[in-house]
Amino acid sequence: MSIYDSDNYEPSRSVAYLVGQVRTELLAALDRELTACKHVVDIGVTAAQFVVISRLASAERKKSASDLCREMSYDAGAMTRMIDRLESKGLVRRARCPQDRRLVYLEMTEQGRAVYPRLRELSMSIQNRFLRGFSRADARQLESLLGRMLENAA
Amino acid sequence: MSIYDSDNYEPSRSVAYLVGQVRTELLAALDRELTACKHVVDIGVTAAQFVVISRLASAERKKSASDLCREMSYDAGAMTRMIDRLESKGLVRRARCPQDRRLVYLEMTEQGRAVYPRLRELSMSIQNRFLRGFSRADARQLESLLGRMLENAA
DNA sequence: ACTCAATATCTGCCAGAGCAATGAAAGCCC
DNA sequence: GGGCTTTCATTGCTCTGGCAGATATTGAGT
Repeated sequence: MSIYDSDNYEPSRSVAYLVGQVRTELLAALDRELTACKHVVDIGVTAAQFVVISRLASAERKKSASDLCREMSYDAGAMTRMIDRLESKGLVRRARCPQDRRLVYLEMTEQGRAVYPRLRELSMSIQNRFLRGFSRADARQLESLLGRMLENAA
Repeated sequence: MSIYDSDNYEPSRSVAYLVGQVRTELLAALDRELTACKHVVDIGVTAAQFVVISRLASAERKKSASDLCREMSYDAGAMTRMIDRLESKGLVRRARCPQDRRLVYLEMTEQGRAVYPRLRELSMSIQNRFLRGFSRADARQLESLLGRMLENAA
């Protein structure tokens, strides 16, 4: 049973379009907050950079660049340049693995660890704002539906 | 009542992260299909370009560049360059408005009109694939929840 | 007519992402 | 050890998107 058919399908009202819009608004809101927050503005972390940082911060073990790429299905080339930016901002360090010299382990710097909790709070409060009026059941339902879409992607 | 709080919030499992992933997978799937489709590959339309084209194709009246930007909350600078690419591919035409010479009306070319139905079918079938196993109620629920998030953004 | 504000487009700059090709390193098989 | 494949990271190319600044045009007020 298909959800959309040729007669009723309107691209600009589809789930895909909505997902894109929500993502854009979330990123924009996060970037606005990040530049507004005086304690962080001098570092200049962006929303995309926060995603990578949060992955590193909440990791149990050391992660290599390719680990991160796999987890996030993120392009390796994009990752290299992302790390360049994070490293130049002093938030992350590259550490070549001696056992396997192909690998680049990523470590958070002191500065990175110091700034992360604030970033986490910020992103949390933004999501709570976007979920205003949602019951917990609504939120879980949304997470579940999105999760099912992701499974269908693979 | 907040959905997330400091104790249970894990950025990489949040609604925002899921939305980002779903969007990425949808775009990747569409781009894969677009390059695979032999009838379209010589034109080389991308997913982002399709979004603009579909807006134009299903428009009732003439639309200017800024109309499109407002509808989609899309950056004006990005739009200029997007139109450059669409125009160079012969899918869209710029037509300066004589009454208000600031405006650039956008018109689809014959080629653009010819290729659009196929693009629409493609994007529809991809979404149906991502929504496999969804009841219509599920799909409407998802649209509704995403719509509520968008309202909270504004 | 003149000034001023608002609007639309365009341009330059930067961050971001995917893809393809390269090079370095490791693992494997003979 | 010598090939062969695989895995990683990097780089170049392109498309994408936000922001700020520049320019052109319009319209409103005086």
